[in-house]
Amino acid sequence: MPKFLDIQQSIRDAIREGTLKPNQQTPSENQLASTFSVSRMTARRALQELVAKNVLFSVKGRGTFVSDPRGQSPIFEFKNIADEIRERGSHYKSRVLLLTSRPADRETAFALGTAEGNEVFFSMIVHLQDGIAVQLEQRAVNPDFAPQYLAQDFNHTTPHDYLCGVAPLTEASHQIEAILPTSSMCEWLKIDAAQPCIQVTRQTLSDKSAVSFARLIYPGHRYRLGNELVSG
Amino acid sequence: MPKFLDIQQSIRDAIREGTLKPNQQTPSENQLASTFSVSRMTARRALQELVAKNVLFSVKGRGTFVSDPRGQSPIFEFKNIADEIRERGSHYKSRVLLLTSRPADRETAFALGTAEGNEVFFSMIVHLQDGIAVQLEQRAVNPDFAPQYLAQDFNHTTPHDYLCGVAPLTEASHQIEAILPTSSMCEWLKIDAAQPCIQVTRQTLSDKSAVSFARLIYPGHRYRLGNELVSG
DNA sequence: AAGTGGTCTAGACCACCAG
DNA sequence: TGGTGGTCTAGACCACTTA
Repeated sequence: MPKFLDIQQSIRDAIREGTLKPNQQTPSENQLASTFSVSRMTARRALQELVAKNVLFSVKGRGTFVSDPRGQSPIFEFKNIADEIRERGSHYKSRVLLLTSRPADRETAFALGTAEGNEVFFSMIVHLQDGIAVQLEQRAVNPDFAPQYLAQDFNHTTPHDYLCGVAPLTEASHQIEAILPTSSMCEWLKIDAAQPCIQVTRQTLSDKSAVSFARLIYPGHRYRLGNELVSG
Repeated sequence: MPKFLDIQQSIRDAIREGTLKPNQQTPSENQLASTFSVSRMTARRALQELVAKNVLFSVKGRGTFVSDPRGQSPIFEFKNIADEIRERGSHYKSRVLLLTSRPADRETAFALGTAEGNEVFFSMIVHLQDGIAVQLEQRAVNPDFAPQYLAQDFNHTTPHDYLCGVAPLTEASHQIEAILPTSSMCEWLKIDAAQPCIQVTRQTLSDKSAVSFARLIYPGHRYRLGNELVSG
């Protein structure tokens, strides 16, 4: 494992544990270089990537500091859908349509950083709000990070929750598109074929390693995504 | 000016001019290093930053290539769309369809915190990337915060930019839905009626006061949502 | 003056992929 | 086998800030 990831991890840990608080200065590049026994360029890279992700910010001549997390758009969820539905005062239920292991197709393999044809875990779950389907979740999971995935009871926990427990989520990338549902989707979501849907594709990473690849389908008129804040 | 910016600029120019086409390979790090008379590390940095911005992508052992720029709009970013398009090396243009004052309908009035029937400013603009419509922007503006709104030339600036100048953006809330375009939308965006679209509704606030209420319509294909991380 | 981040060099070794 | 990107080193000079 690259050295700059070690350094990043130690900084993330310090932030999580409160050793490094917002607006507090991080160790300087030279300090990190000597404590981790690496060159300054390597220590610098560790910091720079965190700056690029807005975890830290740096000021020339002063130092590098921890960003204030307020206003880091919690934009895209990361709460699990069950809690969201319950917070709105509705009744949550799920239906597990599929929970199995199968060979990765090309897209999945790419997203999970494995080879086409390798066995990966796969789940398909419909999430219901007051009995009405509001999300279809199709998810491929890297078995290396969650070997017990298939043994879970996803009527009592969500894949998202379970995965957060076994592999701390450090990063995610999303794609969003508008689609017309396939006939299977219509059946599972109980909608008609002319009803456009939002499809969110989410790749979650834990320290640069791909953990899971999810495709979330929301019937267009049944769900509204996100209320966010921006910092001034 | 730093050397790595020179190199980046030359690559962006090549993409804009078509010398470098999508999926085409860029010069290698060593080639750039020698043609620009810099070290490989510097050439590499120029490429790496463009990779981070998804302008390029690289494959180990093969090379670095130009990304396909189609619809890579980070929907929830607060940069203006013109800059985003230009950053991808594409040509930006806009068409102002409407710029007027009119009475607020009920939804607009509510979003702007005013009364139904009160005059508000309204603009409708199509944003084009390399001549292709990528966003239809319908926006209602609270005249109290931007009395000169109607006098702006939105071929040279964007409403978002102008409004940020007159009323600092402190907060925003979004809603996102999948819709089928109306016949007017089809005409303005030059798409067909079966092509689902993403509709983002954005309300922007400046110090608790509603400044503007925008409806952004993106033709369905594919939009990227920023790469976000969860501190942790 | 001492410390910081920003830029840059001229090497190096590795894993990967092509022909 | 030769080229590629990925990582890393041990230096260097600069502009900037703080004391």
